[in-house]
Amino acid sequence: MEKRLVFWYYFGNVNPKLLKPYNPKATEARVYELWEKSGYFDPDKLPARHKDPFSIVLPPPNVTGTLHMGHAAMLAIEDIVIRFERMRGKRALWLPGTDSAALATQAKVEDILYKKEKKTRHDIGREALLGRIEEFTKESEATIVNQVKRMGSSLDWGRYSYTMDETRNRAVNEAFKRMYEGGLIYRGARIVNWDPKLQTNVSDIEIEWKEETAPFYYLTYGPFTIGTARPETKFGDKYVVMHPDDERYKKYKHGDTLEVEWVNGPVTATIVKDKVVDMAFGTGVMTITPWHDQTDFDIAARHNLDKEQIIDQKGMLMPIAGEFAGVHWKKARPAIVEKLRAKGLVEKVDEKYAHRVATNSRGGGLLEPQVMLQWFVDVNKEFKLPHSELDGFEKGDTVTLKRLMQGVVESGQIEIIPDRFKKTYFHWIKDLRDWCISRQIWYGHQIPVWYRSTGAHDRLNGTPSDSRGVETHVGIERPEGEGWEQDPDTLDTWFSSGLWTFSTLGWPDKTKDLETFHPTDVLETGYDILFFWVARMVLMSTYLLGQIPFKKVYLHGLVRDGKGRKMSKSLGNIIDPLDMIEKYGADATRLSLIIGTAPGNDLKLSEDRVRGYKHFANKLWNVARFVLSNTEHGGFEKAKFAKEDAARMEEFEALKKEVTAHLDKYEFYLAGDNLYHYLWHTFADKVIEESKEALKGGNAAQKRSKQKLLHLLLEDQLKLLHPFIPFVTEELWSMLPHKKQSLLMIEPWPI
RNA sequence: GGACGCUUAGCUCAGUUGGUAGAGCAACUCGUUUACACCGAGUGGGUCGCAGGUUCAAGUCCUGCAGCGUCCACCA
Repeated sequence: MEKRLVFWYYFGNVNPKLLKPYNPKATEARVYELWEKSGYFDPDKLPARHKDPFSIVLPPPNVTGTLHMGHAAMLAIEDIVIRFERMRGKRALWLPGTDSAALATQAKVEDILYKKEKKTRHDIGREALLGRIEEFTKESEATIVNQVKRMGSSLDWGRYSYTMDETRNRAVNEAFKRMYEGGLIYRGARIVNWDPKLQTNVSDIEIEWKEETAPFYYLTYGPFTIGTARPETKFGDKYVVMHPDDERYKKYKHGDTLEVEWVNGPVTATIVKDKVVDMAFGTGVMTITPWHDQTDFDIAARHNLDKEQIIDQKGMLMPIAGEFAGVHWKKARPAIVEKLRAKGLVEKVDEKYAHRVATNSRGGGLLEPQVMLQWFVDVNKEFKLPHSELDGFEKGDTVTLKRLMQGVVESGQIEIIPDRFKKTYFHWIKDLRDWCISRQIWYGHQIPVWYRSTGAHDRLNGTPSDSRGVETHVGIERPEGEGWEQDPDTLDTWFSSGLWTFSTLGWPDKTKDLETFHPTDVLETGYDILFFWVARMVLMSTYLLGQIPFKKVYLHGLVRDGKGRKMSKSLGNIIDPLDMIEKYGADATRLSLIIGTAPGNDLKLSEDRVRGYKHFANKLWNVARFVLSNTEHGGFEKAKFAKEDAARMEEFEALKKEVTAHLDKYEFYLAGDNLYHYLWHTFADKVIEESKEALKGGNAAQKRSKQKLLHLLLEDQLKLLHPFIPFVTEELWSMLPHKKQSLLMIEPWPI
């Protein structure tokens, strides 16, 4: 109480809020509302000085998710860029949205359905499930949107998009249609990564390989010994493959046949010579299972061999397995090995064979390769570029999607930060295979293709094995006439994500937004989705628009816990950004994710870090209290600087330049670090300390010089710090004795 | 098997074009005489992973090695 009175005595008319430590909780919501009401998040409502457009599209968080530290880092970085550019006089647009995350969302709703009602999606049907999902996403949407706001994100909510809304749906259908008509989307029976658990296939990059130790069996196959880790797939093996140059098997000629005794009796084996066989591995001989293995499938394709399905889509063995038919392969394996052993066909078993198995990284189980009729984007097919604003490509040039993806990064039209990821990007594209875009889940953009039977056509596991006898129509609307059925499959969620920079701006309509804000200036995202997303955006945009989707790609690292581990529920090491905001404020949370983090490097975050930056926000608060209490009566505006004060101004000019240069180069960590140290160790420790004597009285000219210095330095520091810590700076700005009523967020950048 | 990254104070990391080793947190000592104890002044603590090389000068550039991590790859 006594202390309070002393404060009052010394600080006269200074805002009473300043007399207590900075309180983020009492400030942030109010300030955010002020910003939203101002309308300045919308580039169309910015004052006239804001001319050149600048745009970032927010990587859409999962609509059913909650904010995690990865999001928080992304929001902090993007908001820094946007606020910086806005203050610099750009018409800055940061466009928000959420993603349906089709597979994850459907799995979540199915899980709830099963837990609550013991029902599966097949029990309630497609329509009902979609209804439930829509309900669920609607409920969740507000949560994630509010959490994004709490970080202080200056997003233009009036332009909010959802990947499954009407406009985006139209864009997806249009993109599919154009790519189909351009010959870049095709349907084909190919080997895909089937997830028996989720009953859908996933694309190659969604595979997560896991190390596993399993027995490896050496089996007698006629005169040969073959090795396998999967004896349950071997029933149909009737091709035995070896390298053409292998001396050991010189006497066997390509195409020779021989009778061998096999699991369920004798089979006729055919010799195949193929260079893909590694002579040094095992015995240099293998039998193949084209239906369930990519390598084997390729061999079979090269030599035009039969392919037979051994395992069905639920993981059960097919009739070809004889007595084992209808049994799950996992259960059947020991029995099959036992039978082989009884027949004397097991030569030896290596119990500790280390190999990798494919699992679905999207929460599924073991993947079983299957041959299925699916939709693909052809990345190697040559076509004539329909339009081009791309460096090094002219309209009408013969190109492939792959070459487009490579070209725009090679030419430097798209810059990747940090630079080293260029290599990763090129390396991935070099061996890129066609992108399988159809999924057998229900939630998502249903493929805009219609089929009608024109007579007999064979079916393969419930899906037509080829398009013979089937009439196909590509389009959004059901075509005229009887018997048309839409393809039940949906598109890979990354297909719609690939359109994100322009679907959010209204494409395929020729909107003003699209014209103004595309290509966007920078795409900021985690390096873990460079292939999933960044590369696909380049593919879509270059083909459909003839434009790059963004000029720069800034890749941030993954946020890990204090020990460098991935944050996960099971480890219980999650640091929740909302907890941090609650305890230390959004500004502190932002700084903790910026300072000391170079692009592309993982960040180890601990609560101590966040607490440290809360102290910084408070330091600024106290500095402002001192400056305001000593300058509140004005009268120093026209003062001449004393020599040492002029030197301080020069020193500060250098800082401004340095900070601006760092921001220009996307070195946020360095810009933030410079500002942090200047405020604390130069402004507070030196400038303020040195001013105390003069402020006490004595020489009036000296005093006014100090007052002017303190005033100017504080004001400009608030501006420079605003992109980093917008809440506390905006709050302090409102306490400055201004003539004009304006928000700090649109003050001109002081350089 | 290939590629990339990391290795600097107890912990987390900066160190931008090579020029006498830095910050935050933690620890310890002292300080509450009026911006701030969410503070100030100070102390301790590093042969910059290892071994070579280039240079007047290397944490920084080059070569090799090791450990850790990540990504990619059709070894049955």
